[in-house]
Amino acid sequence: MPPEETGLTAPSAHAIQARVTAYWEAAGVVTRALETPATGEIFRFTEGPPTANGPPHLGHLAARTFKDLQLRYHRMLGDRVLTSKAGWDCHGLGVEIEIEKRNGLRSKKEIESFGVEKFAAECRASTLAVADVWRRMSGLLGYWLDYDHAYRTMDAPYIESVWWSLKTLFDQGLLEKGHYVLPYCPRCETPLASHEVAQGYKETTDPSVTVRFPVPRADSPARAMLVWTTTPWTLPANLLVAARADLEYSVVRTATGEELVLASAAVPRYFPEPPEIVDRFPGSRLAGTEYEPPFSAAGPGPGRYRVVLDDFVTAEEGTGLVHIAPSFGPDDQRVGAREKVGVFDPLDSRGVFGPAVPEAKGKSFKAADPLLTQALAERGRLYRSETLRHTYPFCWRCDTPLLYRAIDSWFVRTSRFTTALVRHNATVEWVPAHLRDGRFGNFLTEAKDWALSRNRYWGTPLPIWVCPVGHATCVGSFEELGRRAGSPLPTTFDPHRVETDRIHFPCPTCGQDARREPYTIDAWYDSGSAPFAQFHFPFEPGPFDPDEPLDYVAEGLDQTRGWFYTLLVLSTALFSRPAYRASLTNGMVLDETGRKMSKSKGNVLDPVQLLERLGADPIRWTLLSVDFTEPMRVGEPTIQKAAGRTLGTLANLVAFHLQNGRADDLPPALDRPIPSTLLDRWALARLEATREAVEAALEEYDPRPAATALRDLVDDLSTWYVRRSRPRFWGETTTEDRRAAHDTLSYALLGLARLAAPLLPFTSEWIHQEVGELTFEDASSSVHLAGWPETLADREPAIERGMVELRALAEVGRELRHRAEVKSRIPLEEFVRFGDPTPGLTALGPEGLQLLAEELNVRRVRHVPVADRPRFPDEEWVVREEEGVPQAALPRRPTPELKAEGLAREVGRRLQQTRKDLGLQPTDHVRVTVGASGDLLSAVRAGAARLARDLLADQFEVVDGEVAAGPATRRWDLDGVVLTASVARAVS
RNA sequence: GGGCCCAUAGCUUAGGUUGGCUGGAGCACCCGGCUGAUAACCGGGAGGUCGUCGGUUCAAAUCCGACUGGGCCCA
Repeated sequence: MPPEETGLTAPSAHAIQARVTAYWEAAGVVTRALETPATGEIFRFTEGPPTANGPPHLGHLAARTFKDLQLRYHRMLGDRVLTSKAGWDCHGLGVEIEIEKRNGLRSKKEIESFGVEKFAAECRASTLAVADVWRRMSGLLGYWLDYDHAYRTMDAPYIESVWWSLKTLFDQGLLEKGHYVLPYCPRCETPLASHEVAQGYKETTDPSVTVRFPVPRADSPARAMLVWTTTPWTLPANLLVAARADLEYSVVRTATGEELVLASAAVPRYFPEPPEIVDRFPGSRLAGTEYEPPFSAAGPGPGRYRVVLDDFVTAEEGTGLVHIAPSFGPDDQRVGAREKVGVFDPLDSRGVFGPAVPEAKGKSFKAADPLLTQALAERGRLYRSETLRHTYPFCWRCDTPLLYRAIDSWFVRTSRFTTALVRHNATVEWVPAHLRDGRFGNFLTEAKDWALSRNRYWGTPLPIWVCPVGHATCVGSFEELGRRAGSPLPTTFDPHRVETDRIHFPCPTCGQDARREPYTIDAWYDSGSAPFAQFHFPFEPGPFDPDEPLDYVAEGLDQTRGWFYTLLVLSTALFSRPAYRASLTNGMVLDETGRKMSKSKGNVLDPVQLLERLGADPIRWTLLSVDFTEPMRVGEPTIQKAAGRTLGTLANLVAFHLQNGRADDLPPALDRPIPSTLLDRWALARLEATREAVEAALEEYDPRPAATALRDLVDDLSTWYVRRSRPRFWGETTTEDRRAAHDTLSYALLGLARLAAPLLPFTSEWIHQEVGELTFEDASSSVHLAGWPETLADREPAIERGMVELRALAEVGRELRHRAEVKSRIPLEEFVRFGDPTPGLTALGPEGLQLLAEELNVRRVRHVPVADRPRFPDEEWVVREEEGVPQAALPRRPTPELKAEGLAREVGRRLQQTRKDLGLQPTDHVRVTVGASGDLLSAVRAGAARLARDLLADQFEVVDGEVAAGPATRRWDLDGVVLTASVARAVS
């Protein structure tokens, strides 16, 4: 029979997972577990919808492990989890870009000629293509959600809820149109929100040019101003130069006699040799100075091409004279609007120069940089041209450099309720705690208005219709839209752009024809709506409660600016409450050397493959064993190391127990045993202590202490309980004691399985089924339906503390044996401890000392006064002293009787090995003949009765000399003495 | 340039809130035991200026400050 079937060897995590998964699938365990009970406390949860167009990466396993363990814990508590629905984030640029690539589309014009309807249809189809991979990954991980009823942000009811929320904001005046400078992706031809920009900063090299702005007026203090910029492409749109009133400026005369003005603080950067300074004056004197613009594209206009004053100017970079192009920067826009100089934007929607700038016509903005710089040089305007390495924002979806430009857009006026955001955030229990007032809190206090509209196709359409006069009407439901349009919408209405764009209606204010604003909205708004929109709130009854935040959310650190943020903004604006009570955030997952995983480095670990190869529990355990709040280094070796120890020991512990239990045909103890021995009381107390620790940790949403507590229990059971109970398991004590040990261990393992169920769903199920002698058949017998134990046993604080002391003392004893060079199988007379028994040892009583004696293989443990030290001379005793004070002592040599006993035991071990080598079962009886001489012979004779019993020998013969050589005869050399034996199976 | 976080043995980490007993543990390493948990189990050993410098204190891994290195975020 293969070892695995006998239960002799512990199965691998992989094998456990296969067996458990087959059971769960066949018995329908997942379905049963996901049924929401009718009563019980409510645990509010929402799955953060992953973008349904990208495959999962390792970081997703981390967040899912932390989400799953809370869900499992609360299900075991009997709570009503609202809700376990999975969800998919279906809209947005990511999907659109994928479809553009697939069809070779390069611009919005090409999308329109391709057909918006067809384009949207492809987007819709593609979103769910990767959903299968996600489902598969979650199945392998054991992340239990209801995937059959997943919410999708592209479904009509979901969109209707989003519309409802937008109208709610609109009615409060929190959704408004504005013309502002926004980060803009010229490839996607749409503005982006600040949290999207935040994802795409990259190091890059840009030009850094300093340009002469000639001053023609003779009475001015200089002939030319030096102006610095890293965006030469904005120079054709220059309308003003800004200086700072209280900054000192210098006029410098160069070797060629040229007179240049720049901030005094900038002079050393431009002139390494101190130049001739013609004049110094405050910036205020420059106000109104007229100059010749670098290009003539913008043409004349009121108030243009003069110096204005503003406080945003500094001299830390550049020249202290800042070029202002009101279309291309937030400060530029503000200054331009204040000075009423109008705007000039020579770029089309793709960021390409039009005919107004002949030098760069037909070139995209970045490509125009060298051309424009060249043109300036040819006209003698270029003073200096360098390059600069700095961070610059790129489109997080398509990697195109962004530009800041003034554009019409709809905004959520987040800045109007910053105080409420901060107040609500203050109530959140963040893990790790510092995020609350640190990174996330800081971000909130600076919250900017949320640029919501996107000039795109595949997204929730902005439900705002505007008439020629400019009256805006926000529509909050399909019913309202049908009513305004004069006929109800069809039941098959698809609110996406093509159908919605066709609908127009008379403006409720002036009666003129109102058309929809041609925008979609930021997909982050969709996902932030998940708590209510997944239930089609407020159109259908459902479990969503506007007054109640989610109890728990968990995602990666990157989501602080993403989902965690939009959830909070929407819950605050719509429901005037926080979005969640507790939020757990995990750090990035790095490879084993600490590098980011990226395709270009080839160090990406595919989560599905990893799960298939190693099994989920080792990966889960690894994620729970490292500090998940910081960047985590995870590689295959890390997982095997982190998991191998605890999970391996646990599996072996179970295998050991099963083997013993089956050999003696003992049933598991399902009810709490009443312990009669110290060791059993201790084991049960440790079990209860672990239960308390795991529960406390999970209640605080910090799973680390839970993992630590479980690891310690496994360790205690393996290295102390089982180790010290071995003779009991071999039936060397009484039948009752054998039974008590079995009961205690089975009960402890079953308890452990339940405590570990939220963290290690597969291993715990395997233990529960195997140790509980269940059959991997019945759904209701799953550990995940077993309920969380309220109490498992009694705590025994005195015994728990005392045992720690006892084990420390055992270490001292082993060290002494080591020093005395007496093998632990040879019994010694006594272990002497100096001083009075400590309270801890006293609490353990004589049973404790007996345990210690057995562990050290000594006849007795004795306490003696410290003053008796002289009675233990170093020639006969090994003594441990600390700072001259004796602690403990052990005889250097065994007595002859004890030595004989040790020899007999040594013989016993050889014979046991022989039994095993012969393939005998532990229950098979044998006939034995042993040959020995001298001390060994007398030792074997003296121990014959015991040897015969241990070996199940019906016949045990001892001969002087050697047993005749034969096929069943074995021969050993024990420190120079020959031992021979023949062992044969007894014919019963 | 600003903010938040991290730094304990080669690796993964406990402890840090509440300063105080020799800073625990696992992996790997060396030595050994066991050989009916055996591709397992157990013991012993070596390995730490607790990132650096300074401060507070009778006493600092722990509290404070600066610096160095790393991560994330913002500008």
